[in-house]
This record gives sequence, C-alpha cells and structure tokens, in this order.
Amino acid sequence: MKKINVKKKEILQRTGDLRGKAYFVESGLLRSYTIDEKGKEHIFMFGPEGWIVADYASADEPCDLYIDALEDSVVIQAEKDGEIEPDLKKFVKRMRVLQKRVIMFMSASAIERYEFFVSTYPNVTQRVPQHMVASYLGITPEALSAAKSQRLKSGK
Amino acid sequence: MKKINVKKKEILQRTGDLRGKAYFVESGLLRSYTIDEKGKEHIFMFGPEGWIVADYASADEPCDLYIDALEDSVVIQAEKDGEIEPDLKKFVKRMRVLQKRVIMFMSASAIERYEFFVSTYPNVTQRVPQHMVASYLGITPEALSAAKSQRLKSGK
DNA sequence: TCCATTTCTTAATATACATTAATGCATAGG
DNA sequence: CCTATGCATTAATGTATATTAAGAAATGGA
Repeated sequence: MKKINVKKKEILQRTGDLRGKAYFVESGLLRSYTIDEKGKEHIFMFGPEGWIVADYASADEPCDLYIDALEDSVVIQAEKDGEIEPDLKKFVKRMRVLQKRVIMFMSASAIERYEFFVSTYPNVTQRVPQHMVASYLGITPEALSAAKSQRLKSGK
Repeated sequence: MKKINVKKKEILQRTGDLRGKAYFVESGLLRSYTIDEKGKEHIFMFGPEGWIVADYASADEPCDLYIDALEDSVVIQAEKDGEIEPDLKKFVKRMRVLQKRVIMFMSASAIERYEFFVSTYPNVTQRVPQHMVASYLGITPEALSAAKSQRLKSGK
C-alpha cells in the first residue's frame, strides 16, 4: 500500500495484466476503459476524488480494463485482497451504482443517459471532454451533442 | 435465515420494500426485474440453482427491484447484512458479471448479446420464454427472433 | 378435452442513433 | 506567437433495432 503521483495520460494498468491493483483517488481523476476489436474505447467508470478504481478480476486473473489518468493525480495503490475496502457496505454501494447503470442501459434514451451521468458524477461533468462522456454512456459524441441541443430547444 | 418453498409466479420482493432479503436458490429459478414508467419489464438477472438473488440497496434503503419465481423453487432467505455471503471473493465474482454486462451494453449487437446470455446462463436458456431473454438483453423479442434466424442462415 | 392465453415468428413501417464528412474553435506545446 | 492537434457542432445518409400488426403453434387451466 503506497501513495503515488500519477501524471495525466499515464497508464496504471492494461488489459491482460495480472495482479491488478485497486486505486483510491486522493486527488485528480482516473478512468477505466476497454478497447474493442474495432479499436473503439468504452469508458467503464470515472474515478474522481474519493472514488476507488479497480478491475473486478480476482487478484489472480488477468484484468479486463485499462486504467489511466485524465488529470495529474495522487492515488493510493493497494492490493485488491484486503488492503483497501474490507468494507461490505462500500461494496454494496458500488454494486448499486452498477445495478442502476445496467438498468439505464436497458431502458434509457440518449438524453436520459446523459442526465444519469450528471447525477452520478456532478463534479466530473466540466472536467472531461464530451466524447468521453458519450463513450461512458454508450453513444457517439454526435448523438450526445444532438440530444443536448434538442433538450435546450424544448424547454430547459 | 430460513428455507422456504416458493411457488411459480410468487413475488418475494417489490420495488420500494424495506429490509430486502438475499435469496440463495437451492432449486428452481428466480428473477429480479424493474418496471419502467411505460409499464415495461426489464429483467436484471436470473437466479438458477446455486445463484444468489438480491437487490443492492443497503439493508435500510428501499429496494429498486422486484423478485419473483419463474419456477417452483426452494430458496434460503437471509438478511443482507452478513447471514449470507460474508465472502469478498463472491462479491468480486458478481461484480465481474455486472462489469461484463455493462461492457456488453456499451458495445455489443443483438446477436452478440444473445451469445453473452447463453454463456452466462447455459442452463437457463431452455427454461425461460424468449421474450424474457430479450428483456434481459435490452432488446425486443422481435429483434431477438430476427437476430437468431439471421445467424442460422449465415453459417451456424 | 377444449378454449383462452401465451409464445414465437414474419413483415411493413418508423425511428433513434451511427457513420461519414466538413467546418470552426479552442488548446497545448514548441 | 504560431501551428498542429484535439474538440464540438451540424448536416446528409445509412442501419440496427423498435413499433405495430397479424397469424400459427404451443401451453395451461377449467
């Protein structure tokens, strides 16, 4: 368990890595993501201050996700087994975020997804480019842009 | 912690219930799902033998999900806090299933989603109607039917 | 057994989002 | 300060999936 400084764009973990760590974000912003066969990135989660970013492979399995830094960050790196987050309650909370996200994907339109993102990450909205938000939501940047200008016209 | 017999179609938990329980499935088949504003069901997970079905609300928050039985089942009902699943490893495994599902929703076509379902639930495929599989995958029954007959023609 | 209901499939049409492309703006780094 | 790069937006076109509708097969309850 050690504190490390991470520069923007630095990669902390790659798909296929063994013994993936868990990262507690003290300051800055991480993200985790996959790259599909077509080379397209899909952002799995953002990790602003106070969040934990980790792949959910067991400690002895290869990771599914890349993890990198979107801003210069200070993070605490820990072994997955125990050092961090021995707390079931925290696990339950993270499960719930995932549960809501799955339900969102099953039923929500582009603009509803965007609103979900804003409520999940109120402090991240202004810190990441919109194409990354789109990636997180599973839509294209063009569709997100269209949905937002659509919403502006009709009321709000 | 007690063992209960559940009849097909019996509802174990409703959206908004407090003190939701966790259900370990000894035999039979449960499912959890939401109902959206339009009255449409979205299946969150299936629970065949050996699986645990629960909402990820904390013990003191209202539940998001309905849980009911798709077959006559025998289940062990437990308090969420501790009685069942004190095991971090099991949590990690379930997280990983959710992680894969989220990634699936971000990038997979109808037929790829179907293949994901078959590999996640090899023993469930023949036991649930196809419209429930479609609901789990976030597509319509018509789209699933079309995707499958598409696949049959082209090769397999 | 019989009838009502559920389930699956197919087809026609509609629609949300993807793709492609072009433009202008902002930004970072030399 | 300049320039290359990244970013956001808009528009035209394409496509996968949704919607609607109908009919046939399977299922289950009385």
